[in-house]
Amino acid sequence: MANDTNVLTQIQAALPGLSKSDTKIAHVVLADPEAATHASIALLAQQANVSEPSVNRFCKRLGATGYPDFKIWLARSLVAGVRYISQVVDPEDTVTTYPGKLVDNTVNALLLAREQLPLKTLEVAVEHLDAAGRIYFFGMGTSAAVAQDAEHKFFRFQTPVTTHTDPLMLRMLAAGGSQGDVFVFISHTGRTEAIVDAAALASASGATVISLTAQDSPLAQVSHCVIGLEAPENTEDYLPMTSRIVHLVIIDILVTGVTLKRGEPCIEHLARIKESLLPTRLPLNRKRTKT
Amino acid sequence: MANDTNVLTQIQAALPGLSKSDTKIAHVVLADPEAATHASIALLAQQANVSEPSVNRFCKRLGATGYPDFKIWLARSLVAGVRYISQVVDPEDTVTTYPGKLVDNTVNALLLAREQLPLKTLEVAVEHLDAAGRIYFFGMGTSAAVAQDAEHKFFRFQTPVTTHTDPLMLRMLAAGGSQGDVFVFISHTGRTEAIVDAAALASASGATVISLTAQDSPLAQVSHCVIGLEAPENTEDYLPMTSRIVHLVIIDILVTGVTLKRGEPCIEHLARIKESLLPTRLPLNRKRTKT
DNA sequence: CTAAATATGTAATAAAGCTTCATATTGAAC
DNA sequence: GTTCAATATGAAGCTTTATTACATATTTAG
Repeated sequence: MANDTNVLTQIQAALPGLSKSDTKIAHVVLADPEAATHASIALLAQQANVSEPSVNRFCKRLGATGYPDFKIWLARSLVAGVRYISQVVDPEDTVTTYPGKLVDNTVNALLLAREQLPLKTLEVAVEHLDAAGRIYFFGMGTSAAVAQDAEHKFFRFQTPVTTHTDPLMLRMLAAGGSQGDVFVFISHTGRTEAIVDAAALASASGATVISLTAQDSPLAQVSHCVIGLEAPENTEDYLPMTSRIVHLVIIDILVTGVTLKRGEPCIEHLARIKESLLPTRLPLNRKRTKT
Repeated sequence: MANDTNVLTQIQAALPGLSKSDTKIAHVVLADPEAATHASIALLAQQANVSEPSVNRFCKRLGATGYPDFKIWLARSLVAGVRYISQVVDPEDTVTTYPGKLVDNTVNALLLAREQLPLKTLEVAVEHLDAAGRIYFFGMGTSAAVAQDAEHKFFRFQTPVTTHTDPLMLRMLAAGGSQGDVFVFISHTGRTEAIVDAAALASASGATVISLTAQDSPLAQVSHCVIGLEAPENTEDYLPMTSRIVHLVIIDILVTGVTLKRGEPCIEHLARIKESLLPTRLPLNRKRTKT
């Protein structure tokens, strides 16, 4: 079976074009995938009111070599209790249910992102960042925190780096960009006007423009290097976004990429920085005296 | 089989006390768990140079009902190619390997956190935050970005909320705290002196102190409500931390908790806020004219 | 309405996994 | 060291499970 796609998603996608028996089987599996992984072919056939060979054929049609193989793939779609299909938090949820759902959704977003990591683009971005004389991060709203995190990480390299959220500051800096400057714009939608305007300005100024945003968005169109991920949109208004988590991991990837590129000296430098923080720390479990 | 623990971890933990045959089987499974999920009991027995019943007994000893059941549990430990065991990025890694590793590690951290979510504590924290007259978030270094994210999310409620990183500001605000104030301290280690001092001050002032930090850390000891998660430490200096991601998801949980608690009017309020952002957005795929 | 194609079920076959029992190995007491 | 008990391992037969081959039913196109 193709190992790049999730079985549950695959079944759901195939559902419309399925035959009568296959539809019945699909429904039983989707209704309780967990149970299906433990059922024998006979039991599943019975639950779906079809014959055993029908179940077998169903599995093969999905790309598995047979029923046991299908069960293995199915099991892999159920991560330690995590449903691979996005779960919506609703008003009926209690403290025992919604925290798990939120974690699940985040994990799902990451797994989805993992499958479509634009490695080539990441490599190019790392090259630009490594060669940069100066790095600017921009993000507004939720992405402001991501930009701040990025600054905090890149600050550890010797390259000057700053973060901004003020649109005017942003325009001025972008307009004054020059070769060797790298502007990184972070925007989930890629449609925040101030960000898109600034990116266009920066691009025109001769600087390199990297963006973490939605593929084919207006921001993507004015960027030299687009790290575009199709994060599942959260339709519910009151559901926090998972995309910023994905963006943060992308930042991790970029930081790691630059670190690996620079090699040993860079790692030593990072170790020194880490050491510099030690005096700000209390020993573990020390009882405090002063208040 | 106990569904709360990962099979690979479980095998690794049991390894020392295993018999000769069981050790051989364990090694074969750990060497390539992926392959093991597809192997028949006969093949696995052959690869480990043991008999088939030995494999069967091995599975049962681990809590499975038999070999097929074991394979299912094993498959669930391998999330869409993600190894459930933390992977260290090393200098030999290339762009084709390290991004996946970083995502995997993040996913693993989240799955680990999911298993040990302190639901009761989260519920209490949500109650405090819901009832708060004023909310303060504090975080330094990497946690500053988490605090900022938290502010951005909680800002959407009607409760006044601020974030600070300045230690002096922090002390002053903490000392001046009063009943109804909720201070949320975010610190991976729980040993940043400035944060611990401030938390102690805030606690003494009559305010409620919630902390997102390591269990049993100095910070935890001076907090009323400790959301403590044992995030796997990243030993490598140049590896970005996964704990901040877990903290962000905890923030999501708290935000969602408060939202659910407040019910319909709150959701309406959030929808209004979301609407207010629309004019800042460009339509999708619009070609830009001005630069 | 008929014929080909497709889908489904029945029954036989093959494969995989499990149990029982015999043998070997280990460990503790003497 | 030797003996005995406890535990571990393997061989063979047995049971369960899955697959294949074939027959029957259903659909679809002409």
